Amino acid sequence: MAEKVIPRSADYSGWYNDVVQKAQLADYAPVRGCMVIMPYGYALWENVQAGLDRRFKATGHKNAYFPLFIPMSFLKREAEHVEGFSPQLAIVTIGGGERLDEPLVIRPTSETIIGHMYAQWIRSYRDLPILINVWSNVVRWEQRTRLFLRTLEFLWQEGHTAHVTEQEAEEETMRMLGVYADFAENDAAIPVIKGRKSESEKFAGAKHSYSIEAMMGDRRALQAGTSHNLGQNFARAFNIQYLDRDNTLKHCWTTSWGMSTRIIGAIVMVHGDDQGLQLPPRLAPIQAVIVPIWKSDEERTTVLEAVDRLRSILTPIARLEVDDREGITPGFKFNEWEMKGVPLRVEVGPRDVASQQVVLARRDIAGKPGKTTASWAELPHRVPEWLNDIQANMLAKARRFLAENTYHVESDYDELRRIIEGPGGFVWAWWCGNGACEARVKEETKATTRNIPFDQPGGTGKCVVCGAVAKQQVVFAKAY
RNA sequence: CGGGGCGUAGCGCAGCUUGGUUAGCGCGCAGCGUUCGGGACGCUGAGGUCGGUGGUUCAAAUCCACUCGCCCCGACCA
Repeated sequence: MAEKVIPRSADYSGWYNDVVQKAQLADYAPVRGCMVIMPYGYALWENVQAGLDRRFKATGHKNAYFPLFIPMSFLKREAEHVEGFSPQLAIVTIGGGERLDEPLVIRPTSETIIGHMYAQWIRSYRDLPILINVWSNVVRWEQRTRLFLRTLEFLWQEGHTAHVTEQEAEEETMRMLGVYADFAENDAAIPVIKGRKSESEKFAGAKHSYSIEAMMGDRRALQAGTSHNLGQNFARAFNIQYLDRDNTLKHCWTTSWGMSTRIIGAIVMVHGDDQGLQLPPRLAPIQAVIVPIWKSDEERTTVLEAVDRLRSILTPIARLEVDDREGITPGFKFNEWEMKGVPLRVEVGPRDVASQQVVLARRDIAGKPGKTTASWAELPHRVPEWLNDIQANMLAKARRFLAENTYHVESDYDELRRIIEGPGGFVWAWWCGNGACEARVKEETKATTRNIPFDQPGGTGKCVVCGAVAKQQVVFAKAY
C-alpha cells in the first residue's frame, strides 16, 4: 500500500489499472476479464445509483426487475424479428448437474423480455406511458476486457419506456439523455458532449441513438451514457399494441437508455492523477477523513479527545472517516487517503488542539496551496463550503482539459489526421453524413464519429472527407 | 483466430546466453526497539513443488520437446 502509483504520463493504461487497484475500487478475479468490485468501489457505485435514482424518481420512473436467464427458444421466437438486433448469446450448462435439455441464454440487455412483457401489459392508451427502470447485471462476451470499462459482467441500470406518440418517445429519449448529462456534470464533475450517434454507431434496432461523450485523461473518448429512441421497431417485433381513443390498434413508440459501472472508470480517468484517485465530493463514499497526529501517550489522549468532538461536529455534515490507526505515520496516511481519492482531509495534532483549530487539506490542489487552517467553531459552514468548491473546481478543471484538447478543423482532412495521430483529442468537423466517409476516417486514423453534437455552429460546410455539402458537424475521436 | 511477450515467495523482479555447493533482491508480512506535522529506521525472522509433464546429463530454474496459463498488439466491442 505504500507503493506509489505509476505516473499517468508514463503508461496511461498501466496507470489506470494501478489506480483502480490501489484505491481498492476493484480487482481482477483469477479468471480472464472477470472484475470483482471491492467494498469501497461498491460504495461509490451506490452513490452513483442514488444520484441517478433521485433523478429517475423526479421524472416519474419506477424500478422493476427482469430475469437474467432466458430459454433459447424464447429468444429465438421473440428476438429475431428486430432488424439488426442480434444479441450475443451465452449458452449455459449447469455445472454439477445434468446437461440442460434446452440451453439458457444470458441476456445482454433486457429488450427481449421487456418487449414481451409490455405486449402483455399494454392494452389501452390509458396504460401509457409506461416508465420502468431496471437495476441489473448483464453479461457480454468481450474479447478484451478492462476494469470497469469493458468487463464480462457489469452492473447498470436500463430504462425502458413505451409511449403513445413518436413525439412523446423522442421527448423521453432526450429527457433521459439530459438526466445523464446532468448527473455526469453535476455529480461526477465530468463535462460531456450531448449528441446523436451516426447510423453505424447507433444501437442495433434503434431509430436514433443519442450519447453523452466524455474525454478521458489520455484524450480518448468514452461513451458515458446512451439513450435510444427505438421508434416502433421493437413494438412491431414484440407486438406491443394499444387501443387508441379512435378504437384502432396502434403500435407503441418505445425508448431505452442506460448507464453502467463504466462511469466509475470515467471518473477514474477524468479526475485521477499521479497521486491516485480523485473523487468528486458528491459521489465520494468518504468525503472527509480525520487524521489525528500525536507523539507521546499524553498527546494521544488529548488529540483523540479533540477527535471525538470533531467527529460529532462533522458527522452530520459529511460522510466521515476517522483514521486513528496506530503505528502508521501521518505521512503514510495522507498519501493513502489521497490514493483513495478522499476530497478533504482534516489534520489534528497537539498544536491544533491547543489553538482549537484543524488543518484542512483539499485533494484537488496538491501540497501547501491546498492547505489552510480553520477553527472548530467555523467547521460546520467551512466544510460544506470546501466540498462544494472542490466539486466545482473539479468540473472546471475537466472543462478546461476538454476545451484545450478540442479542435475545429472544418474541412481539412490532413489536419484531422494530424491531430488524431498526433496529440489526440476531439475534432469537430463538417460531415456529409455518408457512411463511407466515416468508414474511411476509421480505417485510416482509428478515430470514429462519437456523436453529432446538439450544439451545432449552424450553417453549412464541406465534408472533411469528400468535400460534399455538409449540414452538420460531427466529433471525431479515438474511443474506448 | 493471427503476431509478440511472460510464467521463479503475497506483489514486483534478477538469475537462464555459457548447466555445478544451501536459488537471490526490493516491497509486503511477523516479533522487538527507536520513531510519528508528507510515503520512518534498525535488528531478528517466517515464507519457494523455479507453471506442468517428459527428455538430454554425473548434475537442470538454466538445454530440448510437448503442454497449460496469463499479458500486450491486431480482429472484435449494445
